[in-house]
Amino acid sequence: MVTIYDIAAKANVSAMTVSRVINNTGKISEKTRAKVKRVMEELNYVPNQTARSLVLQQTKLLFLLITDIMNPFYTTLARGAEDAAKKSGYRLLFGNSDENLEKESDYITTILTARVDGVLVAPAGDPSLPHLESLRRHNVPFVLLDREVPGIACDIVLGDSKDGARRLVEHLIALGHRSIAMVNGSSSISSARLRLQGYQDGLKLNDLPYDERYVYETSFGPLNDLTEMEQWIERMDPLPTAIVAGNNVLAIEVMRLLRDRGIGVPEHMSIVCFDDLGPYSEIEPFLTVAAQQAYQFGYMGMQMLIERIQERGTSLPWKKIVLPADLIIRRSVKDIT
Amino acid sequence: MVTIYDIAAKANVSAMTVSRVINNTGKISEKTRAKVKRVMEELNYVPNQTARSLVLQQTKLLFLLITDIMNPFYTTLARGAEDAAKKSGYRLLFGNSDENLEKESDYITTILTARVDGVLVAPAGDPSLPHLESLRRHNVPFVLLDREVPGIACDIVLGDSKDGARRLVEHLIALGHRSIAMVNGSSSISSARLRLQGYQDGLKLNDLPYDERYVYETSFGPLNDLTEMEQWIERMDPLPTAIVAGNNVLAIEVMRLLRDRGIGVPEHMSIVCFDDLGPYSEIEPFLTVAAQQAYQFGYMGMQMLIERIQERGTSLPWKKIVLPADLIIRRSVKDIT
DNA sequence: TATTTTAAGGTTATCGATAACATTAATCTT
DNA sequence: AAGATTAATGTTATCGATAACCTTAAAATA
Repeated sequence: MVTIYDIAAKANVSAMTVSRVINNTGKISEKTRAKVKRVMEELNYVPNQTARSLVLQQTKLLFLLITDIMNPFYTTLARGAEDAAKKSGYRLLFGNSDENLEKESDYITTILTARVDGVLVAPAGDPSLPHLESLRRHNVPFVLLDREVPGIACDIVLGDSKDGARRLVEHLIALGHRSIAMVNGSSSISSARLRLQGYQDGLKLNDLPYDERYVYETSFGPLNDLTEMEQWIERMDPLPTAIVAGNNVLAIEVMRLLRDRGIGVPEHMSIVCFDDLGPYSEIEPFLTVAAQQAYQFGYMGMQMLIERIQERGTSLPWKKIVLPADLIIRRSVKDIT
Repeated sequence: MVTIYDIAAKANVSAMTVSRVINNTGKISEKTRAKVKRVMEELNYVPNQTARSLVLQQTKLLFLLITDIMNPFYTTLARGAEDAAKKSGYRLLFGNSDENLEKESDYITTILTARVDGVLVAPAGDPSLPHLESLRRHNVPFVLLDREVPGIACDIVLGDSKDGARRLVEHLIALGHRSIAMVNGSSSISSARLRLQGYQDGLKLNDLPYDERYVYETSFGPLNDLTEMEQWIERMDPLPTAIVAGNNVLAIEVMRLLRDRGIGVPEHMSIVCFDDLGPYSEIEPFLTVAAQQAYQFGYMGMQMLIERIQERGTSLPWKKIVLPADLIIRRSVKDIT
């Protein structure tokens, strides 16, 4: 590998002069600048970021930890984060925890050893607290995405989960539904709790009873075992006329399960959910959803993170951004008024 | 930040002893080992990968450069790559070129300065050649994914594009279609060229004429201007009864365009394409596709890359893996026999 | 007992870049 | 013209970890 010293030797200057040319610092005569640049081109010199990071004590690397790389909500979010990072000259590392605390823990280790300058985290849930405390202890700035974690104060970008869920429920009610069930992510995740509350609020505001047998709690993430969900569906007697899914992945899984058992959507069962499906929703505009502004989650979160990094030392108050969800009505709900 | 020296001082040993404890090398008495470990825990020590990389001349970082992070083909591929990387103790950086040579070039710079140990690249196309030459010149091992680039010899994982396209066409023909058009990615991309050939082969094998007015070439990537595609559709007179799309993104865009103009799919136009749609194909099993083994692309590519890195110096012959595509028949094609 | 061997640890140099300080020679000031 | 300033460049120390070599005391061997 060509180093700054190789350049220096060939150009008959000191390494420091080469460094100055590279970084455009100090005073360098036009002649030497040109000479050094020529030699750099000749030898195909590329600076060693590793060495730089060591002395500068910053890597210009940021990290985005998401919980499901197959979920269009997160890939769209990643796009936003990437764009914002690039704009400020940072590079971005991605990690994918699969809603799994152990994988998340591995990534936290990676983050700490790689000495990234900051992290954007969609935490797996409340038990992520020690991971965040670890980041805090090691002075790594971070911004939370989509989920709050009780016990830690920090910058955060949230969706208005309660309101979104309530609107989904009221949409169903407006179309005549009176028996509405819910599949949700783990109650150790703040957004799942709020979506449940929104669901309950929606029922209460319309004088409908809340029956916990009509609520099933599982994981937001890729599900490997659907037998429990199947049993839940069997247990509901009578079947509801509609189901609210806590996110897009759950909606897809429930729908598949229902169809496998001959229960058509939307003919025999209506389904709505949180989060849109990215480009797929264009090919068959099917699911009625409370779409979150995924790109904005990433973009604004990244902006907050970078601001936090740059204002290091000064103590800005923690910021909290709450983005509303848009109700997009398509055809997964049957009008039974 | 706590360093190895802080640990050494507090434990009354030398830095080297601490290093030995961390890496389990050399001979250390149980007593000192325990003492050092205790101090490391007390001070929350985390090794500095930056310093390590500098002296070891390796970062244990790999890079995956894809061309469209919103495309389920690539996110699935990324999952495979991630799993394989993790298995061998490597961390993975992602980049997203958006089928854009300039963005690709930026990522190549990032890759070189970050001194990653190896790269998995889905190149933007034939003009990516200088980028690959740059990697080669700097001795960065790489494996190509999905697309060949004339002029460079290297390890590569490909799909059987020609065969897949031919089978899509013959499927259409079997269902009575005689007038079949094609939207394709740029002819500067090897897989686009092969898909076009497969399309032509399919026609020829069935004694159907090839008419280049029925072929439209654009980009595989996110399209921002659809007017040209619109004009192409208008120009075709009479309209074909079916369209083969070079990939899933194109299929979605064409379908939207057709539907906007009142041409229903599959009632008035049949559509098939390369690459499946990930989870979405489960919610509305609609598009008939030649599904590529996306996960395997990533997994096997990563394995090849890691092998290449580990056998550095020895000169293994270049390997080429060709994965077949699976024809998945759904309901986007109308039977008109 | 004298000599090797080994276990357990320490010292020093190094990776590639940059910050801080030092050195020249030329230019400016009064 | 003598000292002060400045432009242009060089020297040395440093970031945190590890490789390669060195030291010492105890254990093993002849």
